[in-house]
Amino acid sequence: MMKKVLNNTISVDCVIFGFDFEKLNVLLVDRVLVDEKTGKELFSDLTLTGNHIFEDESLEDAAARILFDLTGLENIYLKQFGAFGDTERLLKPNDQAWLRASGRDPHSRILSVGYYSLLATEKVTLKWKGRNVKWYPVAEVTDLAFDHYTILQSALQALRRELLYEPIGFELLPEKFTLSQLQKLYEVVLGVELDKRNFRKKIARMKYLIPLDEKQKGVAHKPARLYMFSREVYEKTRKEVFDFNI
Amino acid sequence: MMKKVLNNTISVDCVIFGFDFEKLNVLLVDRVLVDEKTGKELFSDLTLTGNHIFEDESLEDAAARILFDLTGLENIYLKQFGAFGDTERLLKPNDQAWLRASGRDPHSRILSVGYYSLLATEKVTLKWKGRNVKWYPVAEVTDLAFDHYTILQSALQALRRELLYEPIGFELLPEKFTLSQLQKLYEVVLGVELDKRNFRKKIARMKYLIPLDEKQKGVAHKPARLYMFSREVYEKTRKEVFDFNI
DNA sequence: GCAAAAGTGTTAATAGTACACCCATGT
DNA sequence: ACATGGGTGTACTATTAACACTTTTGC
Repeated sequence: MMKKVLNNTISVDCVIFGFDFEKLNVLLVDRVLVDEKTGKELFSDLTLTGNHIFEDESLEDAAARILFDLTGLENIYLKQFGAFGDTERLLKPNDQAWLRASGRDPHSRILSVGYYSLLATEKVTLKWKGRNVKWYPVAEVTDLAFDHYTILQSALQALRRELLYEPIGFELLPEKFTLSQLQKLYEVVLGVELDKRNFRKKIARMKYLIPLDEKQKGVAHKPARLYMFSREVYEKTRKEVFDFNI
Repeated sequence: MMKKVLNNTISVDCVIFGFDFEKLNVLLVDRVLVDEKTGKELFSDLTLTGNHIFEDESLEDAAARILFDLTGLENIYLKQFGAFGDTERLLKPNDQAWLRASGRDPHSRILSVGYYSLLATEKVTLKWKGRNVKWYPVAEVTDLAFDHYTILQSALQALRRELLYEPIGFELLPEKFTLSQLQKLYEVVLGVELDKRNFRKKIARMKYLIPLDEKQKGVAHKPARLYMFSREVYEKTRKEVFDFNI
């Protein structure tokens, strides 16, 4: 087997979104820099999950690898949403100290390609590899290392837009879900309130949202019917041309 | 003044779209490789316009620079639409020969960030710099050097989507334009036919499309009224939340 | 006067919006 | 029995889709 060589100017950052039926979360890594000599903690902050690419690896493969390393999941929805290469993106003092401490040239220019991925938080059990990785509510994230806050906002914007026009919400839900869960997802991600009856009227038009003969269990209220999304039906019934807004 | 240093692993490719009231065009460069010794032409093909970035230059600045070098135009609409880093993107025989002939390592990995830009072809006078740059109808482009055909298709897809949901069509037209020109633009880029009356009814709802007291001149038919797009009115009147399609 | 594109209105079907009450379950 | 979220219908308005003829100009 050939030795894997990391490309040192190209990296991939993954914005891993998770939905827990209440809010949108993002997987972040707690980065702690400890002084070599004194053993004291110099700072601690949060970063997106990312890594340099291997020389023989495509960008998408790198993103899938990062995702797999953190979650153990494969075949997860992944979407490239931008490339980030500002000249000052690694120049904040903490980041410079971090690069130096990990033996990298703090003046090197690194371009990062952003991918976001979507999954139901319940799919993931977090207990990984010394690296302290946790879900954080997107709404509560205020700043991140490097330019990762910018990247996160850019991912959010791309996700919102995608959600408005493509059937990707299901990627954030388990296979079987209730209409209220789906509605909540739209409300949380888009930041709007939707009318229950109008939402369901809209759903009723979509042949690819299939009602199952199955109900929620163990809830302290009338159990909701479960639905699933059929990509096959969707592909077959999607209209060829769309309306446009000038 | 500091000497400019090119980054040799990151490049920017510009997909420069132009509209001539009839079809969508793209600026391409005729690449000719001549045998050093014999002076014979080894091959000739087409590439997108692109270049490596300077070390002290942002991606967007690099794209704007490429655009300026080719067209002499500034403040042109520019949109990043993707990063292209497949491991085999430079491995076609012509491309390998080209890299070797221009003294570059044919095995090096280069990541290219794609930007597309929009302008009315009439804005540009082409007569440039030894490099043979010309407009080609997008519909007639069948293949390009490197992975540029893939990049072009990806740009087209991004443009179509943007055109469906944002008011960017005006970037492809002169400041003053007729409704038929605008309609043709939508038809050509989206590949659809639109009904004239319904199109105009829709236009009438958009306050930011401003009818001028001015008409076309020198046309052999009833001259059309000219319109312009007001970004200020658009920004003020755009609705906060949108409808969504699941 | 003729060719060429501009400009204009009605009807029917579909989709969007606003809004309030009863139902099934667990505790 | 009560708290909790599930589930349903109607009236009004706005938007879409289909469709054909007259007007103004240059030649």
